[in-house]
Amino acid sequence: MSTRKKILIADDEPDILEILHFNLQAEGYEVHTAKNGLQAIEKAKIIQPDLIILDIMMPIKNGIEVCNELRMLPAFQKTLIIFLTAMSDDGTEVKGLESGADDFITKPIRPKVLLSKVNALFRRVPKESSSVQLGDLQIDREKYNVSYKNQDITLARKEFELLSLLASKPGKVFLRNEILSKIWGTEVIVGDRTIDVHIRKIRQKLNLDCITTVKGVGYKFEL
Amino acid sequence: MSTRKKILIADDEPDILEILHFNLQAEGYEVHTAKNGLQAIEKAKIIQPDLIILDIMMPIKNGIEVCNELRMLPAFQKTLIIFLTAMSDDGTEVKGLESGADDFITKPIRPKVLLSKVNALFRRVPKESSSVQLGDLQIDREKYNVSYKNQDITLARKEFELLSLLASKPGKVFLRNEILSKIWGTEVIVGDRTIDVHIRKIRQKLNLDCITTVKGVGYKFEL
DNA sequence: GTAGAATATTATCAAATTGTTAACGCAATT
DNA sequence: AATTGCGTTAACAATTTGATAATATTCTAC
Repeated sequence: MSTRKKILIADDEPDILEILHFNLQAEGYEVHTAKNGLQAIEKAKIIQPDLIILDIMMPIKNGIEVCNELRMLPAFQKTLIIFLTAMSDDGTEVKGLESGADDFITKPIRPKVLLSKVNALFRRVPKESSSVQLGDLQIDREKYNVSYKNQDITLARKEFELLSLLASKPGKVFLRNEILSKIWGTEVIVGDRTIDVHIRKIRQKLNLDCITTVKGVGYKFEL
Repeated sequence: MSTRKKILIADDEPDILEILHFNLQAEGYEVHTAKNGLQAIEKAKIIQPDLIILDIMMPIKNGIEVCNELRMLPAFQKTLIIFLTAMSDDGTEVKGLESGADDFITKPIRPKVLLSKVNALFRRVPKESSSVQLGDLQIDREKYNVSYKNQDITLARKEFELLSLLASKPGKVFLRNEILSKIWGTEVIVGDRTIDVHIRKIRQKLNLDCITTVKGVGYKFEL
């Protein structure tokens, strides 16, 4: 349901890059890397990571510069930033935190500590408004509503859940069994026709050809 | 506009307590202290601080125990917690972060670093303003009153809390469970009808169509 | 092209959910 | 002691929903 968190690591030492990459990836994050400050900024703009880990001492642009520059942009106002540094010098650390960093890790890096800090940071961040935009169709799980071309459409609960499920992976075919277990659970037993009826109601209300039947298999959401 | 943030510091060393107290107070925070784990828990319940700074090594109850115990309570789910420790031992640090701490500071404490971290943490937390303007409707959490088109409306406490909760995230659907745990707490058990009745009273008093029922899910505030 | 299977459609009904009103206990206030 | 207001619940009404049966239609394999 929730896309993986994206992390961008910027450090000029390949070893560190690799270690962090490995550990964070193993933890389930989508990891990207950059080997200097400039590249970090460029990649950040493309990837739009949830967290950026910046080495302070880097060629071309140092971590603090990168941080300051990114914080200027509205898109990075809320992005989490962690600094890495070899120095255990007060001044640098303070400067880093004041430039809008969320945490600070001193080298040598202990992977477990890093992971814990990363996890702790994400725990704090209010989770994204699970809203999905698909063309003119918008599905907002939090607000529990669906709108097409900014026109609200009222769906009953099961209808909403079903559409929400199908739309969570556009193009993917959901088997009838899959749908049953995800929406009705494994305990409840309902007939196959029930799904059809709900599908029909959704199609009717949306008045939009976006749910395709895959005969003998299931349904998928498209366009 | 914004009440001062409350910080509770727990440490058994009076010197540290004093230094932190002085520094944080100078920074504009309302500081409280406790000299052991048990006292920390008691004071925390009364004061409801925004941030708790816990020494790990404390008599009676250590910092991690305190943290775990507080995190059990719904009121402290979101409270920020920072650990202090003399050890630079990986294991402890990880255990601390995993028990739900938000940061970690190793002794000897460098006041500037501490202040920066504290400020950084608060910067992350979405500040809830005490007064909300929504169209012609105004909700003032501090004064505990609601007005529509500058006309005061008298709501009973539960009614106010309920409206205030719903209005805190306009559009978001609050599940009945969510409402129960946030307004009545997890201990108290009240029937489902109770929510309805309060909703009705609010609707009646506001005489404004702003609370939408999402059947089978909950309620949401809109417009 | 046709039989058989799978899905679509429609109407119906029971169950689940919420709305409404009145009444009760309790605490604070007069 | 009497009054008032609040929070809760009970009881019942009103509404919505979800499941099914029955029937029609479409698709697929042969």
